[in-house]
Amino acid sequence: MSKKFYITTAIDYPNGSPHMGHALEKIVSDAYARWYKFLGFQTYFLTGTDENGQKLIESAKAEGKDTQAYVDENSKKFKKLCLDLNVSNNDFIRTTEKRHHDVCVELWKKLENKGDIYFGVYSGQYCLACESFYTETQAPDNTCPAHGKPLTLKEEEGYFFKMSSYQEWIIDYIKTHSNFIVPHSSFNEMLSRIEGDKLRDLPISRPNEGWGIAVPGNSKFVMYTWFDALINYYSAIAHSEAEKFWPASMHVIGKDIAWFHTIIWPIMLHAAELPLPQQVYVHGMILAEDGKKMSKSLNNVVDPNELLAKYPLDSFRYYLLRAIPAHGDGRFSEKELIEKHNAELGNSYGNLIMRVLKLYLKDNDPQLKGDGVTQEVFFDDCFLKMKEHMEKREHNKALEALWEGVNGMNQYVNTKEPWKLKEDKVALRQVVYNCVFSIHAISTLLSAFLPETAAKALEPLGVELKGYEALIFGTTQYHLSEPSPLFPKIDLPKTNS
RNA sequence: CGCGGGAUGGAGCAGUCUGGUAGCUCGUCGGGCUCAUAACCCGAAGGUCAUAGGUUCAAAUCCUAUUCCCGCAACCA
Repeated sequence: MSKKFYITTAIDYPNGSPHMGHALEKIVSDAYARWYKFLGFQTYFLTGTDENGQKLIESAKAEGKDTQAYVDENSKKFKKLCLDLNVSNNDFIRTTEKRHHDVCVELWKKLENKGDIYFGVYSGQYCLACESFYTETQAPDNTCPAHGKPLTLKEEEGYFFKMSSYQEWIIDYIKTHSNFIVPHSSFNEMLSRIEGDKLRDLPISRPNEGWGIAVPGNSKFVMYTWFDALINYYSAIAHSEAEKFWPASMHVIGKDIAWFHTIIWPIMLHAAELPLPQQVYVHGMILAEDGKKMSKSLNNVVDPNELLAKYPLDSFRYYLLRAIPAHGDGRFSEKELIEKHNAELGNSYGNLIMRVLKLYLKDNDPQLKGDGVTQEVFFDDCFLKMKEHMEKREHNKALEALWEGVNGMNQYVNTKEPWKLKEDKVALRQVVYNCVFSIHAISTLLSAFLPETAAKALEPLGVELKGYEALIFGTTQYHLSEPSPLFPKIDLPKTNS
């Protein structure tokens, strides 16, 4: 029985079109899903949309649409993004599905029976204009931060989740599981936040406006969206073949929702006596080129769909995986994307394939055998390094390690000068076989990150994409054929900045 | 004193935990090669490691203070 790996992305709120953050999260998750599959794990990869929010009613209304129709339409955009990004998700959950509702109700009842959910009164400072509550930290001077109007005390009945009684437990859990929250900066942040403040019980119901998951036994209320949304990771696989994948190995999320995933969600699961996910990996934000957060008001938003229309998918994937720091924020630069495409993908990797194959095919039999050839290039160390980086969730460094291998091969070619070996077929085959093997190895190691490219790169070698263990020096035979450029040059746009 | 991150050659970053010749990519300059997508290889120039103190034989790295930038701040998804 092989080891299991269950990875999830956050589910997206379908009140608009996907943005760069969504694209990053899907691609990063996909790289890990494919990587663990590559390592021989049985993997399951889930993504989806979070569709029960009260705001969706308003958003739909604003566009004059029925809520369901509105949500259907937007959910499709996210599903399409997965396809466009060549993301290998096994499932796509929508929280309006029955399977999700059923499990949420089940879990609610369980917690209610245990006494972890109770009915009570919420009182707080309320802004009539925003129709929402504000905390002391949000509105220290008791005026609405959005409207500047004075807040009024309001009481509202509803259901509460007894988070407060689990504060000690969660602190202890985080402290004793140093890999639960990655990177370390997020670990520190969450720990200091939970240690610094008293945990309050969480209001987990909202008045029922005809949208959402009704509270069992009291249809005047629906579940608070966050409460139901988090459950998706479990509801998607519960009572199915895939249930064996629980608990999740890795939740991939953005900074802004780290609190929900590292504090609230573990407490919910613990209270419900379910095993906890092994890890929450918090990726950084994609900032605009000016280093500020992308926002409509600043007009610095970059649309992933536009980029996909302009650039090859794998160049886009490569850029996000390689140039956006895995453990911090990164700024998006179209110029840098083009540079990476040209320099690292085209010149270093793509050109390596061209120079080796074209040289050999000019005057030699396309059948390339490895018998009698001495191995001079090795990739075990590179593979090990990549593995270590991936375990630390530093995919950018894994790619860096792989590119050290690529650069090393270009050096190898320059040193061996195979173009001078036209007369000496034995010596030529010695060099070229090593080179072709390296292309085979590099492309194989690249397959989790750029699956399309890896497959295409192996075509002119006449071999199929397989796992690392299938790379055997010497006995693997190649049937070479004419290669075509994988990454044709992209011209930098004329300087307009 | 709410929390966290950042400030390193022209640009983008690594190195800071576990002090000990400051590294990578791009760009610039010089050289080599000619197999290749005018690609590849070698070399050079270029840095008071935000600022000011402190600890130490030795600080980008540890401690203290200061400045600037960014993100988060839970019932909002």
